[in-house]
Amino acid sequence: MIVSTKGRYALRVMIDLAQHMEQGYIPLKEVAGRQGISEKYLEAILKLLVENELVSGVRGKNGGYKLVRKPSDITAWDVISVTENDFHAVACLSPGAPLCERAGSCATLPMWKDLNEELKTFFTRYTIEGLADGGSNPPGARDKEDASR
Amino acid sequence: MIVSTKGRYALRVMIDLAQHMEQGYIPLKEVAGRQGISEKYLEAILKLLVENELVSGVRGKNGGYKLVRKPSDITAWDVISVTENDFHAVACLSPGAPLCERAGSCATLPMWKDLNEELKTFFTRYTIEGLADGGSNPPGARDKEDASR
DNA sequence: CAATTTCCTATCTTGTCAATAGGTAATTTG
DNA sequence: CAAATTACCTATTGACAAGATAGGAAATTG
Repeated sequence: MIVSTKGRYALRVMIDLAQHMEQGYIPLKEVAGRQGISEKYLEAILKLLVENELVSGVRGKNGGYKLVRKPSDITAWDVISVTENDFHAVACLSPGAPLCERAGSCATLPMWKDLNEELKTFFTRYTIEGLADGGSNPPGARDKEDASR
Repeated sequence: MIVSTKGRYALRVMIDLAQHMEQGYIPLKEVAGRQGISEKYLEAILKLLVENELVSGVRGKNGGYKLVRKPSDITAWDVISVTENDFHAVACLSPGAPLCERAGSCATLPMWKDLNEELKTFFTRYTIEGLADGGSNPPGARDKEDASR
């Protein structure tokens, strides 16, 4: 599997929060109920999102979670890159990479670098807003509200 | 990691075999030596490639492995899709998928389907021949031998 | 104070990756 | 035929992450 359940859930949570923004802080319980996700597992995911400042949480009555930025300012890449553990094409391209001595003559390295780029641009094309609208905001990105006519 | 060591090694082996085609059957030992890969581990990978009819192997003296098709007829996708265990965007899109009842209203499903397609076309753009030439055969595909000036 | 709700730490199971080990079967060569 | 070569086959190990689950501590509200 390329994108794990964790990443998938995280995206769904972000979309859910976007779709209920007007309600202020939304308790985890609600989101978990709507999305049919284990509350305890969601906790761990929300923790990640909080640490990475995608959502903020407040405790106590009337507490819950809320998006920090506007849904149109959050891309799928923002979410995926935070929740997926090591989302790079190959080990050689990981942050703390041990620096492969074959790199100079590696026939496949350019391809992997390319893949890395392609994945990033792919997910950057999708915003939480676009996803929340049930619509696809990808390539076309047309059929916005009043797209003239 | 998106593509595991197994898939990376498999690609390098295919490229190595392509670069030494004229020598007929090439023993695993040679490839492992050149590529600096554990012989025993390579065995397991070659087994996969043989089972999926990308290479053929014969035993005994002068035996070894050989590509079944021409390097220009083998894409990186052929190799990756055989060696990577579950190379699909998300679990819902796996072959034996348990059929998600949320599929109808899933806000992210179209994106995942898109990703699946994009990955397939990405890797299909690269052939073993192109990779073996040290060259990038991807998008541009220019700077071939006599690209005229 | 009591209820709510996020935060924190720990545990468990399952599966895959990456690698290693030892032996069996086929083929060629002396 | 015997011996060397080389692919095939089965099993095991250690490390690690995913996917959960559990119990309690800390903050906030009424």
